[in-house]
Amino acid sequence: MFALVDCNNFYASCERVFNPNLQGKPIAILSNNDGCVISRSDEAKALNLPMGAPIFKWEAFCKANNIAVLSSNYPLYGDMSSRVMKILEQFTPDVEVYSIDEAFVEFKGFEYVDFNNYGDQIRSRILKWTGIPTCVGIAPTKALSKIANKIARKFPKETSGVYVIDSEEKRLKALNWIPLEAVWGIGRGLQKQLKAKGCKKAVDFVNLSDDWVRKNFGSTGFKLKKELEGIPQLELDETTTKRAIATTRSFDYTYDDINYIKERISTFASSCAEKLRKQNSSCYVIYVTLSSDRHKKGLEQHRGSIVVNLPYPTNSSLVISNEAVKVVDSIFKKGVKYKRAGVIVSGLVPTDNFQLNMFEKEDPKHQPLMKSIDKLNTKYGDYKIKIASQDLQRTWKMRQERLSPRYTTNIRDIIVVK
DNA sequence: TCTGGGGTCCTAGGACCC
DNA sequence: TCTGGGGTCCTAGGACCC
Repeated sequence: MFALVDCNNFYASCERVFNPNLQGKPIAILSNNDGCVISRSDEAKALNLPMGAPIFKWEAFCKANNIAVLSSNYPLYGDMSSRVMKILEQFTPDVEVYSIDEAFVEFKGFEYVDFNNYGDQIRSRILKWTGIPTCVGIAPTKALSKIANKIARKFPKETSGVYVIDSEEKRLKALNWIPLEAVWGIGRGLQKQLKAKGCKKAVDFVNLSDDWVRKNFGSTGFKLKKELEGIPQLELDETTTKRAIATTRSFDYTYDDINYIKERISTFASSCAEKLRKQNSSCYVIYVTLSSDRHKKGLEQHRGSIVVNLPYPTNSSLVISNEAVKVVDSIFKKGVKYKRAGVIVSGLVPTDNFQLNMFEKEDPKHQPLMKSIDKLNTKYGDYKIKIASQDLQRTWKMRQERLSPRYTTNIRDIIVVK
């Protein structure tokens, strides 16, 4: 059996743990740059504050309804997340961290366990030790455990936050209940085609013929169908090293100055390099993107990107930054006002075990240099050491006007108990 | 003025091999 | 009239997820 353990309104719940004034109150958490709403408490949902609402359009609404609006505090959420995951590992060794607020777990050799009871224990331990409320869905496949979780979330009174699909009857009941668009793996594209075929609920999708599904939705759609039939197709994936790493940002304003763009690309590239070093990977491929403001209809729109293939894998900030900045000239269009830029690295290989190139290799001084930079930045914080193509004056201009303290990761922000 | 960011997997088609 | 057949690997882009 698989379980999907999902934290309820995770970001909003994290804020509540350390600020009891927020209990029972509507809360909205904003995206980077205080852009749009990305997490809401149940109370805020009840007020119909939509997901993704740009806050500048909803400011008055929030004020009128007394909604607490906060900047996102990723150091806090990341730390709370790892606490939750560690607790899960006490219940089974097989844990797949699927996102910051949810995990799949597999129960191998748990034939004699009462899953309802076990789910209860998981929920109450996480709640007691971290203060984060969760829901648990348990079923024979990952896709079904997702649905079981949705049922637990939707019917808190009847389920007490735990729902187990352990019979054919319950499976069919669940498939008859869940609307197509709420099924994991059915997005806008598939939904449109399925609606055209007259499907409304998950059960209608499962009743289509195998051949049709495979032909039209490929192997992914076919696997999903089998999963919903109760035949497992997806394994637990416990790998934690990423296959791609990205740093992309919207700017505070639009910019048509190429030097400004180059500075940003250099900074994003070093950020990617740092993330690479953290997971002990190097990359073969760098992808650089620029785009204008898609919300400004009157202005000239441009989205451009370039892929850089490297002769040898690296995680040196110097190499990645240089290569990324070099291609900005060929993407950049004069006169376009740019609003977003990004660097994505892929083709990742383990740093201590990669194929050497016969003719080219990295400057051997880079590795020890990077190690020193990382050490200094960890010790003194705030990116004290940068590379010269970055703006040395600039700290980090991301707008975070309503940030809560980093209660669990910064000693200065620790809560004082009287 | 202000509209997020970071991932995974699959597939078609091109380039190449014998 | 008729112009082989069978493969592998890579990549961009799409669809999906949170």
